Amino acid sequence: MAVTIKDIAKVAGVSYATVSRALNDHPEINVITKEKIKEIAQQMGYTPNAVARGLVKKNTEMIALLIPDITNPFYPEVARGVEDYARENGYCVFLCNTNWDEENEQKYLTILKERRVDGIIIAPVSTDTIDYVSDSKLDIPVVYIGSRVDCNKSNYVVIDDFKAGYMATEYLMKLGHSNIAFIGGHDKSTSHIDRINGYKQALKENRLEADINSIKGYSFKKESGYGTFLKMVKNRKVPTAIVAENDIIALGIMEAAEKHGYDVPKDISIIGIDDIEFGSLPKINLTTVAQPKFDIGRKSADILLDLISGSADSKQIILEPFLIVRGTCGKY
Amino acid sequence: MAVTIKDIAKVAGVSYATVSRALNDHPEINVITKEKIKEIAQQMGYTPNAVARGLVKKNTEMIALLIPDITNPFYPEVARGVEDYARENGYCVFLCNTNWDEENEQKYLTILKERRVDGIIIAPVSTDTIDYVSDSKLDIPVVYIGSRVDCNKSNYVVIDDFKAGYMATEYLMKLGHSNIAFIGGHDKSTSHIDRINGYKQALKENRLEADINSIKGYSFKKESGYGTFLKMVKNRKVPTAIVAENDIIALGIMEAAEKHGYDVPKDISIIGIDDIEFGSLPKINLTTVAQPKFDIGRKSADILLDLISGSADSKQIILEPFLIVRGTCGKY
DNA sequence: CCTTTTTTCGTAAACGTTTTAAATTTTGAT
DNA sequence: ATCAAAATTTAAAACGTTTACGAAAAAAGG
Repeated sequence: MAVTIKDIAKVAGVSYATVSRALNDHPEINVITKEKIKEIAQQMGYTPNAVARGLVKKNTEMIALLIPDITNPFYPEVARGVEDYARENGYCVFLCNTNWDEENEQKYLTILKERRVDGIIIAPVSTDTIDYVSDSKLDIPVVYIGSRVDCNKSNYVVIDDFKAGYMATEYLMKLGHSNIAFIGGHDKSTSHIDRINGYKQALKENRLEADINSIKGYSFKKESGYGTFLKMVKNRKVPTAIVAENDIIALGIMEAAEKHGYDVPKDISIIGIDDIEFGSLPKINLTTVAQPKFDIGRKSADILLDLISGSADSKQIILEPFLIVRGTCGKY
Repeated sequence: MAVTIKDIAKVAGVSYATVSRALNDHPEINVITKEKIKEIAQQMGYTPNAVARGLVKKNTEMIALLIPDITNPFYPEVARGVEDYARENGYCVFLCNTNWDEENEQKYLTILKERRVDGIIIAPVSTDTIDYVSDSKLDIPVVYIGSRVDCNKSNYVVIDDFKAGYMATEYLMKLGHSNIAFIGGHDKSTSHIDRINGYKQALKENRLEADINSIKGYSFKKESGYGTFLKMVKNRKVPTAIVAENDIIALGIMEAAEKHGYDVPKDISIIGIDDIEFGSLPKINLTTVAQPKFDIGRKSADILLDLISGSADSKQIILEPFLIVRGTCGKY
C-alpha cells in the first residue's frame, strides 16, 4: 500500500518521468513544478524504493564487511571505521562473520553476489578464497584488510607488519634484552610471516639469535600464549623478553608467567602487537605496537568506494604501526 | 553482462516462467526438465538477482541492527547472536551505529525504510525514536533490545534488570555489607531505573538505606565511575561496597579506588552488571551479574523473523541474569 | 476411443523505478 | 507574427524476476 511515483504522478497530473526527475533534482526540470511535486510527495508520505532503483541503476549502494568474528576485539573498531565512511557516502554495510571458516567465507561471497552488493571488504582467513576472488568468478570490487594479497591487481590496506615486529624487538633490545623470544599464532597469513621477519631482522642487526615459538593451527585465544609459555618453563628456556604476535597472545603469556611466579616486567618483559582496547586498562597496562584499526576500516572503505565509482585503479595502502609504551616491559 | 533467466530460457528452449520454477524447485514442474534447466544454469554461471526478486516478492530478506556503537564491548556478542540466527535463515544484516545520537537514529530509520529492510532490531538511545516507531510512520517490524518499551504491542528482549540490581545487592549483603552504594549512568533508560529499583528493594527488605550516585548525562566511559568515586572520597562518604550499573562503570570505580589506596576487595567490594569480556581477565576478575548477550541477539532475531513471517504477534522476552562470582567482592 | 482429471508449460502482467528518444511548450529574436 | 532554438514534458522501454491464468499435453477412467 506504500505510495509510489505513479500515485504522485496521478495527483500532480504529470508523467512518472517528471516525478522521478523532480525528486532527484534532475536539471532538466522546471523549478516550479519541481517544488510542487516535492510538496505533494511530502504530503503523501512518499518513501522512495531503493530496491526498484537498484534494479534499474544496477547498483545497490550496499557493501559488505566480511570478517572472522566481530567478537574478536580487533574488529569492532575496524567495523566502525568502515561503517562511518560508508554511511557518510550513502552506503549501508552488511556485517558478515565467517567464524574463521573458509567454507563460510565462500558461501557468504556467493550470497553477497546474489544480493548484488557493490563491493566487499574482506579480512581473509583462507588463501583459497583469495584465489576464488582473484579468479574473478566473483565480479565485485574487493579490498582486503589485515593481510597483504599480492596477486595481480589486488587492493589491500594493512599495517607494515614487518616494521611492527621490528619495532617491538628493537624496543626490547634498547631496554637491554638480548634473549628475546617470539610467540606467534597463525602460520599462513602474511601478517604472521612479516612480523616474524621483522623480529628476525632486528635481532640479526644486533647479532642476536632468534627463538620462534609458533602455535600450531590458528587461534586467537589467550590459551595459545598461555600454553606456549608453559612449554618454555617446562623446557627451562624462559627468555628475558617476549614479543607476542598479538595482544591476545600477549595476555595469555602474561597470565601464564604470573601464575608461575614470574613478575612482569621485573622478571620478564612482554610486548604485544595490535593495541586492543583492554590492553589499556591500568591493571593490564600492556606495552604494544599499535595498529590504527579505525583508520584501516575507514581507509579500506574509502578505497572500495573509489573502486566502485571507477575513479581509481588498484591500490595498496600500508599504514604505519606505532609503539605504545606502557608497563609490561622493563630494563634488563 | 551477467547471465539472466532470459538467457537460460533461450538456451533451454523454454519460457522464463519455466526456468524460474525450475530454479526455485517449484512443485509445478517436470523433474527431468528441472534437472536439465538447472544443469544449463550451472554451466552458464547463472547467479540469481536478489534485487529483482526482492522487487516482485516485496521482501528483501535483509534486517538491520541499530545500535549505539559496536565499539562498546557489550554489543559485539549481541551482534554475533543476531547475525548467526539471521544467516541461518537466509537473511543478511546491516550494521548501523548511531553513535548515541538520536538524530542519527532517526536518520538511519528512514534510510532503512527506503531500502525496504524486512525488520529492525534496535537498542534505542532515545525515547523519541521509540515514539517515532510506535507512531508507525515507519511500517516495519521492530524488536527492541536492552530496554523495555512498554507502549502498545511492542516487542523486546531484555534481561530482568530489576532482578539484576537486586541480585547484585543481595550478594553484597550476604557477604555482610550494610553500607552499599549504587553508581549508575544513564538517567532515562528503563534498564537504569529497574536496576536501581532492584537495588533499593533488596536494601529495603533488610531495612538498609540506599545511596544512589547517578552520573549526569549519559556515558559509557570508565571516567563516569572514576569521577563519581572521587566525589565519594572527597565527601568522606565511601561505602564498604558498591554496585555499579554496568561493568564499565565498575572498572572506573576500581581504578579510582585503587589509585586512592583502597584495596579491592579488602577495603571495598565492587560488583558490576553485564559481564563484558574483559571483566574475566584474571587481572581484573570482576564479580558481576551477567547478561546473556549472545542469546539476547539471537532471540531478538528469532522474534523479528517470526514477526516478519507473520507467524507471531508481539512478544516480550525477559531473560534471566546470573551471578558470576570472581574476585572483587569480599566479606565484611 | 472419448471424456475427465491431472501435470506441465507458456503468455503476459506486475513489482517501482530510471532513462532514452521523441514530442510539446516556451523563449527570444527578428 | 514567425521561426529557430532552448527548455520542459511525455511515452515507452528497460532492469530481472515471480506469478496468476489459461492452454496444451499427458495420464487416468470408463
